[in-house]
Order: sequence, then structure tokens, then C-alpha cells
Amino acid sequence: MVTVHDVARLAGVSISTVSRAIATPEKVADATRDRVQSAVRELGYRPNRAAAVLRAGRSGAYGLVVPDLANPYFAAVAKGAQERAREHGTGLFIVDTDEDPDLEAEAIRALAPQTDGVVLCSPRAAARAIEALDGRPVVLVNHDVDGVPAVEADHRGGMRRALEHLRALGHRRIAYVGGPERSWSDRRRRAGLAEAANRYDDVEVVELGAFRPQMEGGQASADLVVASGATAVITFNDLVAVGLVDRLRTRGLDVPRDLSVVGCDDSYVASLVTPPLTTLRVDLRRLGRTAVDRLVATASATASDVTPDVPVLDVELVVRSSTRPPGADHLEGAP
Amino acid sequence: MVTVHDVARLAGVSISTVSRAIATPEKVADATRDRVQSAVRELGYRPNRAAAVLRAGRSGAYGLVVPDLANPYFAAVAKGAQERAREHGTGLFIVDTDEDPDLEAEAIRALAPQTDGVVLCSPRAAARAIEALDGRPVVLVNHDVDGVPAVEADHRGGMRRALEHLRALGHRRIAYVGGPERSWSDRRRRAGLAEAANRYDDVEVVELGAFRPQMEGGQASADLVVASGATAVITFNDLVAVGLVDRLRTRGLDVPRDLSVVGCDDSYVASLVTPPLTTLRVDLRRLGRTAVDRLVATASATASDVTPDVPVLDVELVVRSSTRPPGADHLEGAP
DNA sequence: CGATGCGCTGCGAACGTTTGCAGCGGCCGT
DNA sequence: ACGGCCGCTGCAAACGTTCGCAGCGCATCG
Repeated sequence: MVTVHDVARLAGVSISTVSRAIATPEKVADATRDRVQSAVRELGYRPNRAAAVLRAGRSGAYGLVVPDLANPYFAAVAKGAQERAREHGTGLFIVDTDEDPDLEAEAIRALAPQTDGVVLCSPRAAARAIEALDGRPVVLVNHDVDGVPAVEADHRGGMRRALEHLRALGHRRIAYVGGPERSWSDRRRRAGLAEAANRYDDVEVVELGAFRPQMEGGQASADLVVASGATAVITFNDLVAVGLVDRLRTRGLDVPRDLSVVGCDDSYVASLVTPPLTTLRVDLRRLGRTAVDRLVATASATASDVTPDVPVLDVELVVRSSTRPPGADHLEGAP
Repeated sequence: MVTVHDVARLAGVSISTVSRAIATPEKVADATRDRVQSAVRELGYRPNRAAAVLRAGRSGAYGLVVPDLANPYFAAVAKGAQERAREHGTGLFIVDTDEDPDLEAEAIRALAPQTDGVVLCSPRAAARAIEALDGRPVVLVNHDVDGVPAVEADHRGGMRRALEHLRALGHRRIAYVGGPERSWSDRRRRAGLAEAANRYDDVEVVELGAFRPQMEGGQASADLVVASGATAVITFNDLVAVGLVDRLRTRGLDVPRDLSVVGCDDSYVASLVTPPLTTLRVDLRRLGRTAVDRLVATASATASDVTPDVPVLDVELVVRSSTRPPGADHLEGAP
């Protein structure tokens, strides 16, 4: 293994100079730096991370904790985050907690000590999670806790847009199929929806209980939606919408003929199912990127100057084929 | 920060004993071990990873390199791998290379030094990749290189099953929509398909060129497939199949009425699109799990006893609604 | 011309752990 | 009863890096 000592010997300098030439090039004379650099190249020297971390106390790497990598939502966030971390020249360790609060805490406890900070995406037990990474810099995505830096999507605006879209189509009774009980996004969406509904006295919202944020959740919700008498439904995410559509179909009901459906997230599944889903788009890559940016900023800040403002990413309505006026077969042309 | 020294002092032993009580409990007297353990608990001691790595030369963590986390195929493999790593009590660092051979090599170079080994999933430039992690243990998934341990799916058997299924339905001219040029899986599938076709002199296979392994690839292939005169098509993966179906639909063609489609991988999209795809299932979670198992085994083996055999996971045909006899409207009941 | 300062470099001490080696009893076999 | 062995423990030396401190030479200023 080639170490600073070897490089130092070849370059004819001390190991301190080698270290500095690499970490803080501006603090070393040009000629010396060049000598060191060519020695590094010649020997193929690569600094030993562990030693650097041990001595310096920081790792130059960050962590990302997500509930489920197989969920296209989190996969997209993870891609964005990793992309940005790469641009920052730092590593990013991705951990999947399988939607399990216990695993979440455990994963964080394992991850935290070897990182300079962690992005916590849609934590399932935020309090425990934050406790687990005791004091280490953290950025929350789609969650908020008092003074903790965060990044979020504008769920309120999104819900308003979805509701106004449906109302414009003529829907007056709209169901909401909610996500996991502990989900902060779900709470925000409910709140946003209620608020939007309040602005119109001719629209009624029916909130339906907690469902798993996967297809099964949507399937499970379908019969409740039908029974609710709603003519349109907004779901916690696209996967739920897909499950819902699927179950309706087996009951002989058609989307959008019998029910209009609005998904959430515009993950790529939204456009590949039949019918393509009207959905709320949030730029997930960007969400991940922004989170990493904030984390890097937070971690390298002098504890004093933490900017407590929360970047809010726009949520935009994407209209596809899963929404149309209620009971309005004539508009689409007769079969 | 609480260190071994603090624990040692509280437990009334030396730091060596503390270290041993944690790493190799069987080498320490029961009474001593208990004292140490309660001291650990009382102080909330957590070993400093960096120090351990530095001294011991191994990190107790592995790496997983995948081309694209947003691809449900790799997401599933990653989940399996992470799950298994957790069970082994080791960490797993997941890196997404964006299908880019340069990033792949770079990522590996960054990853390798801080891990005990790497799982390389569908590498885009295997030779460079292996060189990049010079000498470190590695397990290949869906790829093979001379004596490197690997895990793979039985593409040959899968292709045979797909072809026999289509032939049994009455298809005689079958197209194959291939994946990326550099894809090993693609080469295996072509070979398997050719071999299977050779067993029957009444079946003809039309191989179509390289396409991106996403929806766009499928969309791009559709017109070629139609022009080829095939009545059935097998695609590189489910996403390609979905794109293909989509493009056919905009041309007014229906699946399976006008063309039967078999996907690959049985990723969850296969069951959620319309029509649900007949596809080749491989247990991706298990693929990831097995890869980690092999890696752990390889890494902890005494260089001499590496088992060079390659576990081959079964590939199973899942029949859904995207395949049926050619031009056989009557079989399905008239509209 | 001497003092002051600054830019650059080297020395050496950490950082917290693992592990080879040796010592110390006690037990067993002869 | 004594030698040897074995199970357990402690000592101390690494592992490769970063960084505070100090020294050195040179230029600038008084």
C-alpha cells in the first residue's frame, strides 16, 4: 500500500506537505505542489479514507435514509441526491428501511457515525430518527420538526390545483385516499385539501383512512371510494391510484368514465398505465438535489449561521386521461 | 466521545479486553464479558468505525454498483442485497452510475477502498470496472468474466420457455427487441433464444437491434417490430415491453390482438399495465441476496478456497394477458 | 542595516482501535 | 510434587492521516 510517506520521499518533501498539497493546495508553493502531484500520479497514491476520518473527525460522506427504494418516488429522490453528492465530490450512502420505524432508527444509528450528516426522507418515526443521529447535521425531506432544516414540496398548492381541476370538470364530491398514518405528507395533503375545499361551498371532500402507499393500498381503498359516492378521487400517490384503477376495473367500473382519478408524484408509472394518470408532479430529482445541497451547507456551517428557511418545491398539475367530467359520456364521443 | 478507555476503566479491565469482549466474546471469560457489556451499555459506547477500519484493514461494509436505481429491476436487486447485508450485520453502500461506464469506473474507484468487496450489477464496462477495484473481492451479477465469482439468472432456460409458450400458441415468427449493446444479459438472451429456436424448424426468430432499456427503447422499436412481420415479440425487459405496447396503441394496434408481447424480469410494472404482461420472472430480491452471500463468502475466504461455481437462479414464465394465439379473435370470444 | 512579518515547510503528537506477544495463574497428567 | 499446557488478560505497537506549533529564509519597511 502506498502512503503519504512514499509520496513524500519521492517528491522530496515531508508528509505534512504532501497532506497539505492535497487537502489545501493554496497553502503550498506552486513548484512544491506540482512535484507532489506528479509523485502522487506516478505512485498511484490514494489517501486512506479511514485514517483521514479518524484523525480529522469528518468523513466527507453523507447518508440518505429512505423508506423504500423500490418505490419510484424514493428512487427518484435518491438518484437526484446521489447525483448532487457526486457533484459536491462527496459520497452518499443510501439506506432502505423497508418502511419500518425500528429499522429506521437502527440504520441511522449505524450510518450516522460514519457520515457528516444525513438526509432523512419521509421518516416514519422522525423523533426517534433524529434522536438516533444525536446532534449530527440532518435535513428532512417531506417532514418538519421545529428548527430542523428541511426541504419540501408544496403539497398545499398541489392539492388546491387538483381540487380546482376536478371542480372545473364539474365534480362536487371528491374522495381522498390517504397514505400511511404516520406520513407527514399525508397530513399535509389532507390539510391542503380541506383548506382548498373551504374556499368553495359547492365542493365536498371525503377523506378515507390510512392505506399502504403501494398498489395494494389502492386496491383496498377502491370499494370504499365507490361506496362514498364520490365522482372523483385524489390518491396519496401514483401507485395507490394504479391499484385503485385496477380494482375498479375488476368490478367492471371504468376510469375515467365512472370515476376520475388524480394521482400524486408523477412517478414514471403514472404515464405508463392505462389510462395515463392525471397527477401532481413534483421534481423529485430536484428534491433530492436540494436536500443534499442543504445538508452540505448545514454541515459546513458554523453551527451559528443555520438558515432555518425551508425551500418549497413547486407542485404542478399534469393532466392526462384519468380525469374528465362526471357522467359525461357524450363529451368523449359515444362508444 | 466515549472510547474503549472509558469502558475499560468502568469495567475495571484493559482496553484489549474490551475490544475482545466485543469482537470475539468467546475469547473472554463470562464474568468479564458481562462486566464489559454492562459498562458498554451504561456509557452508551459505540466503537469508532474509522479507527477500527484503519487498524484492522477491513471495513465490514460492502458496496453495490448498479446502472440505474430508478429501474425497478435494479431497485429490487438493491433491496434484496441490502436486506441480506443487514442480516449479515454489515453495511451496504449503493451507488448508481447512471448507465455511464465512466461514472461506473469512477464510482468504483471511490467505493472500493472503503469496502471489503463490491457487488457489480450488470456492469456497463466490466473490464474497466474490475480493474478499478484492483484485487478487491467482487461478485458479478448478470455478467461473467473468466474466474470471477458471479450470480446469474437462467436466461437460456427463460428464453426457451418464452419461445415454447409462443410456439404453443401458434406463433411462428417471433421478434426479439434487444437491450443495450454492451449488455451481457442481452447477449445471453439472444444466444438462448437462437438455441431454442434451433430445436424447432418451424419457428423463426427476428433479432432487432440495440434499444435503451427504458420505455423509450420500446417505443422506438415498435415500428420495426411491426415491419418485421412477427406475430409475437419478446423484449429485453418489462419497461421496453410497456413502451412497445404504448407505441403500438397510438398506431391503432392492440396487444395481444395484433401482437403478443412477452416481457422480461416481472418487475412490478408488468402486472400494473394494460394488458398485464406475460413475462419471465426472476426473483430479483433473491438475486441481490445471493450476490451478497457470495461476496461475504468470497471476502472472508482464504484467497485459496474460492468456489468458482456460479449460482444460477431459475427463470420462470408468468403468463398474463399480453400473449394469445395469432389472429385468433374467435378464441377470445367475439367483441 | 536591523527588525518585523509573512509565506512556506517540517516535526511530532494525536485520533481510537486491533492484535501479536508475553505473563500469570490454575489444572491436569505423570 | 513438579512440569507443561491452556485459558484469560494486559502491554504496547502499529494503522495512515491531519494539524498546531515552530522554525527557516527572504523581503519589506523603518
